[in-house]
This record gives sequence, C-alpha cells and structure tokens, in this order.
Amino acid sequence: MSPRTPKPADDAALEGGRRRATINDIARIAGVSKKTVSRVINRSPSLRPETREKIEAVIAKYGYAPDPQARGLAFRRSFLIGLIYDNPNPQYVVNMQLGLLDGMRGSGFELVVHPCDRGSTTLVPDIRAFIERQKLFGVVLTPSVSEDEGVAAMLREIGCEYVRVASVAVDEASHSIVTQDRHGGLLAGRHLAELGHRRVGFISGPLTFRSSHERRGGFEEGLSEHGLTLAAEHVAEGAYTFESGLEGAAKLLALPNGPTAIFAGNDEMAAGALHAARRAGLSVPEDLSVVGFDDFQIASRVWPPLTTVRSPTREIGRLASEKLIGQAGDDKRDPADRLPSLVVRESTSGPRG
Amino acid sequence: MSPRTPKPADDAALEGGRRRATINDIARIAGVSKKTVSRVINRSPSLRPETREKIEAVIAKYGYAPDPQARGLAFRRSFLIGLIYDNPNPQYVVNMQLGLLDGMRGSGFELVVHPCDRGSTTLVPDIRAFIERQKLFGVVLTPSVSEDEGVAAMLREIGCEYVRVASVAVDEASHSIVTQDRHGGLLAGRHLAELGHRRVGFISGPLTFRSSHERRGGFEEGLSEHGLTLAAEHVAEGAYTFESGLEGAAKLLALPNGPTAIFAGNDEMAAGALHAARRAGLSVPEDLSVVGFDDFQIASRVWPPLTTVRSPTREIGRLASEKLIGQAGDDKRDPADRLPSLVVRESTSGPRG
DNA sequence: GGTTCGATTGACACCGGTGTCGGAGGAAGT
DNA sequence: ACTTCCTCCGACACCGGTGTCAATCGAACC
Repeated sequence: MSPRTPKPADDAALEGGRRRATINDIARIAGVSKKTVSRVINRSPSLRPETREKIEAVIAKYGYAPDPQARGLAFRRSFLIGLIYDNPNPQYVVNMQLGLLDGMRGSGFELVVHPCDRGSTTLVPDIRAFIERQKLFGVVLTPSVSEDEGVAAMLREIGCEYVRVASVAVDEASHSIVTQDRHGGLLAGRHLAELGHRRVGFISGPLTFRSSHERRGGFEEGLSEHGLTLAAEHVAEGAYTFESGLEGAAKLLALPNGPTAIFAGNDEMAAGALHAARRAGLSVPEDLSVVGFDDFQIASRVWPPLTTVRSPTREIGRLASEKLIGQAGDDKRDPADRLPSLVVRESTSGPRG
Repeated sequence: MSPRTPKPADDAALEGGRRRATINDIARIAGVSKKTVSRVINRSPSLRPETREKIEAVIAKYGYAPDPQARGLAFRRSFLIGLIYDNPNPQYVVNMQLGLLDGMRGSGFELVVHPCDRGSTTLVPDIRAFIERQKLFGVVLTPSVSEDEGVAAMLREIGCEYVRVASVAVDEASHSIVTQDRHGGLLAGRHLAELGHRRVGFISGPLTFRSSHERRGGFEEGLSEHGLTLAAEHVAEGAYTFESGLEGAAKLLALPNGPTAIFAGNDEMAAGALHAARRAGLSVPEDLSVVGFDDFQIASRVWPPLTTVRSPTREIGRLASEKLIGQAGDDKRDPADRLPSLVVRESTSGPRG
C-alpha cells in the first residue's frame, strides 16, 4: 500500500540476522554516506581515523561484507580467478587447485575451474569467451596451455591479468612462475650416477611440452657431473602416459646393451616402465633401477615404491594466486621449498655385479 | 567537457568489437525498450514473435551476451554452482568436476570449487559464508559432507538449491543422486563366489561413510546368492587409505584360517592389500585374490592390475549439475550407465587347489 | 459505435556497490 | 579579517540487468 516500507521493519530483519546488511544499512546506522563506507571497504587513505573506526565498528557489529556482484558490476571486473588447464593428471590438477586456494584464502576471491583442450581449433576464442563472460579478475595457466603463445597474446590483448606456470620463464617475471624442472632432472641424473650406473636411459614426455626438454636437460647435466652422457639410442619418446612409459621402457630393454637404469619423465611412465621390466623378467631394482618424476600417490602405491622427484605443485599454486591478486611480497619462506627434491624409495640401487 | 559523450563514438567501438554490447545497445538498435530485450533473454512468453525475432537478430549480429554480474545483482542470485567436497581422492574430485561441467556446458553457469573439512567445528558456518558471499545459485555435495545433516539443514534454512551425491537416498529425490554402491558390492561378492572362494574377507572404509556400509551390504548379498557368508573375523575396518588397506589386509592374512580373497572398499586400500600380500610372501592372484572399488587409474598401474568395480563418477556429476540447474528431464540414456560395473583384470582367480 | 479485455510493451525504480565532482570546514598565509 | 588551500565527505549518476505497474492497442463484446 504505502509507497515505501517503513525502515524499522527492515532493521528488525537486520538485527535478527534474517537479512544481510548492505552498504546502505551500514551508512545509515553509522550516520555517514554510502560513499564513505565504500571508502572504508576500499582502504581509501583520505579518511579521518575516527570516521574509519566508527564505520568499522558498525561493519563488525553487523558482520557486513560487500556484495561481490555489485562491486564487480561497478568495477567492471569480477572477483573470480580462473584456472585454465589441460594437464590430464588428476593429482596435479587437485594439488594445483589446493595451492591456488591457499593463496586466495581470506582475499574474497573464488576459484573457477576451466579445463580445456589445447588441440582444439577454438581454444583461444573459448578461453576468451570464458574470461569475458565472467569478467574474470585473472587467470592461472598451467602446462601445457601455459606454453601457448596464442593464448598469451589474447590475454594481453584483452588486458586480463594472468600468471603462467611453466618449467621455463615463458613470459616476463610478473607473469610467470617457473617450476625448475631442470633442477629435478639434475637430481635424478646425479642419483643414478652416484649409484654407479654407467648406461642410463631416459623416457621423455611429449616433445611439445617444455618440461620434457627441461627434465632431460637437467638429467644430462647431472650425469655429466660424473662424466656420463646420455646415448641417443637410450632415449625413448613417450607421452606422459602409462602406456607410453611401458612401450618406451620395453624398447630400451630390448636393446642388446641396454641401460641398467631408466629415468622416466613422470611417475605414470615410470609405473609403465615397472610393468615393462616385469614382463621382460627383470626385477627392480636389482636388474633395473627406475626413477620417476612428480611424487604423486601412484609412486608409493606401485611395487617397488618409486624413487622419484617431488615437485612442489601445491606450493607453486599458492605462489601463482598470490602473485595474481598482488598479495605476494613478504614471502619469508625458504625459496628452497620451491625446488624439486629427490625422494629415494626402493626402485633404485646400484647396478648388478 | 560536454555532459555526455555522443552516442556515435560508442557505436563505433561497438562495431569494431572493442566494446561488448549491453542490453542498452541492443534495445536502442532494435528500437525497443531494454525491458523488452530482457524479456527475450528470459524467454518470457508474452512477446510477439516478430518482436522476438527482430531482437534476436540484433543480439546475434552483435554477439550480445547478458552480464552475469548485473543479472545476478538484480536476481539476487549468482550463476555460480559450488562443488563442496571433502573426498581426498584426486581422481574422484577431478572426475566429479568434469561431470559437473559436462552438465553445465552452454548453460551460462560456472563451477566454483570449495574443498572442506568435515571434522572442522566451523564446517557449517564456513559453507554458509561461502554460499551467501557469492550468492551461489546452488551447490553439489559429495561424500562424505553430502551425508552431513547439519549442512543439509543449513542449506534448507537459507533456501539454497542443492544436490547431495551419496550411496543411499539421504534426502528427497529432487535433492539426491544415489550412486548404487550396494550394487557394486554385490558384483564383487558374486564374482568371488563364482570363482569358487569360500573364505572371503572385507576391508571396509570408515564406518562414518555410508558407502562403507553399502558396499559391504551389497558384498554380503552377492555372497549369499551362492550360500556364502562374511565371517565377522574376516572383516577389517579401514579408512579408504593405502596404509589402512595394507594394515587391514595384513591382519586378515595373519589369521590361522584366513581368507583366500579380499574385497577392499576402494582401490587405494586394494593397492595396500597387494603390498601386504607381497610382504606376507603371497602371490596374487594365486594365493590371494583382491578386488577393489572405483577403477581409478591406480587400479591398472599396480601389479597385478586390479579387478575392481567401476563407479560412473563423471556420469553422476553430469546428472547432479543437470538436476541442479533444472535441465534434467529428457534423459534418453540407458539408466544402466549409472550402475557400477565389474572390471575383471588380473588380481582375481579361483582359490589354489 | 462505445466498452471491455487480454496481450504487448515501456517508464521508472531498484539491486548494491563505485567514480566524479563539488562543498563544507579548518589551518595557514598576508 | 579575508583569501587560499587542503582535507574530508556527500550528492548524484552510473554499472547492466530485472520487477512493478501502468499505458497502448486491436479484437471481441453488447
């Protein structure tokens, strides 16, 4: 009937917690304009401390939190972070998500996931539509989409914040996080060399992945520290899949003077190598040592448990989201936490005899 | 200088694709009010077909898509779906996410992930804050949070749409998707009985998970079809973890007249059972048959590859999101697709002798 | 032919925030 | 005492949609 509901009724709902407070409520109760409340929310410096405190008290009392949608509408930008990935390994994806969420906690941002297919002809427009539709604040890209320059160019063009996680610096420092895969490969190479192996093999990931080259490069570096080299015929090209690891290892083991140790580009392929060894009647580690990469769950579930390189995926994820929302800065943690490390289990030993 | 920028300049940006069209642009160009454009977006029935077509043509020409934030603000509800989970298995989580995205494709909704800890004392308020902050359209809950009545009560109280994925109907049909774990257990029981085993063991998941009871119940049902029963001393309580599977199996294998076959509540525990058998000097399947549940990657990576029950997680996820956004209905797929199925590999055979 | 009525459509306020700009008020300068 | 300047704050429009309600229109009615 009456043109406007009387305010007291609204306030009752507010007090009772049946209605969330809005900026108007806070402004009215604190006796200021909504713009001033907005200034408190956005940490504007030009505010008298008393005013700020008065408003903060009211905000605290009513548990007010600004509506991200309304704020986003006015800002022309949402408070959502997109994770764009094409890595099919579930554990990688989940660890990355957990890390991203670690870095976003308490920031008011949310994580929206967006798997994609790098082989798709509509990759770039699809990602673009995703970003523009939701007016994403920014995106995190992981390998191998993170290595796609077409996608990166589009992101720059539309002015979307982004962080690319990759095994080498594929972009300027503010836009990339490097995973130091080379260092991981080096640890694997050193380990096998130190155990006394002379003939070692390598099963690479797909050559379209930078990490394949980095892991191999580091591996060769580790070997060379001990005067060893990686013979070309002892390298098999895999695809980061179990089956490709099985086939690659089978090929190497069929060689007349094959390797006594194999470094596989990831745990999945190392598990395949274990199966290949079993089929060839070889026991691990006595007849063949195997080293993996990632230290995902599978590494400790297979038999024998895999010696592998642990990659700090979750930590990397945390860094990525912190960098994206500009909360980086005072990172007091040891940078060594971000380096891959070697986890020695039972799949490696010195060569027989 | 001038109070308003002349429109022509804006239109140039629009034509050039440098500016996204808004409802105002469409209305102006189509020569109608924005409210009428809004009506075509929302499929309002009271619109003359010619008007609708005229507007749709303009929308198509400019590739207009409504801004979810603005729409959400007016609707007091976002177009985000939350996935709330506490299942620590990466593959489960990723498959579920993929399934949810399958069901949401083209609907304009996005998926926001929210892992949680069911043991936390602030579980309910945390989830509530998550939902209210983003004004989520709805949420999907997976085990075991999906079985929490406190969470469900809160969801009903705040009027949030939700779908609970669980192994039994924990809520009314419109709010739950049941995974038929009992049927999966039955397949495992039948399989082992048909192979000729007489003494079989079971390693359960945590008793706080409904699925633990369902899988066991189905298993016993399958056994009983062949006149077998599950002896109480042949049951070990696990926790769905590799280690608990290892310990549980070790306990059963140490029994004087232990089981010749073990059904583990999931693949992780089955992998643990494999390790326990190896440590006990038993070979699988000759001395011990092992059956898992889930058919995650690990099942085919261990040695011997596991006979296991495949759960259609991705399919379940698709159903969940379709139900949530009300796109269910004409599902012409075979309902049998949603039933667990048995995948026979090399970890099972008849008992020795 | 005037009236009634349902089907279409538009004007306007509103969702809950932010940007712009101008005004009030006190301190400092002359 | 009168400017001048700076600090702090509010009025108002706007972001891009939707809800409400009234206006318009042609067809059907008496």
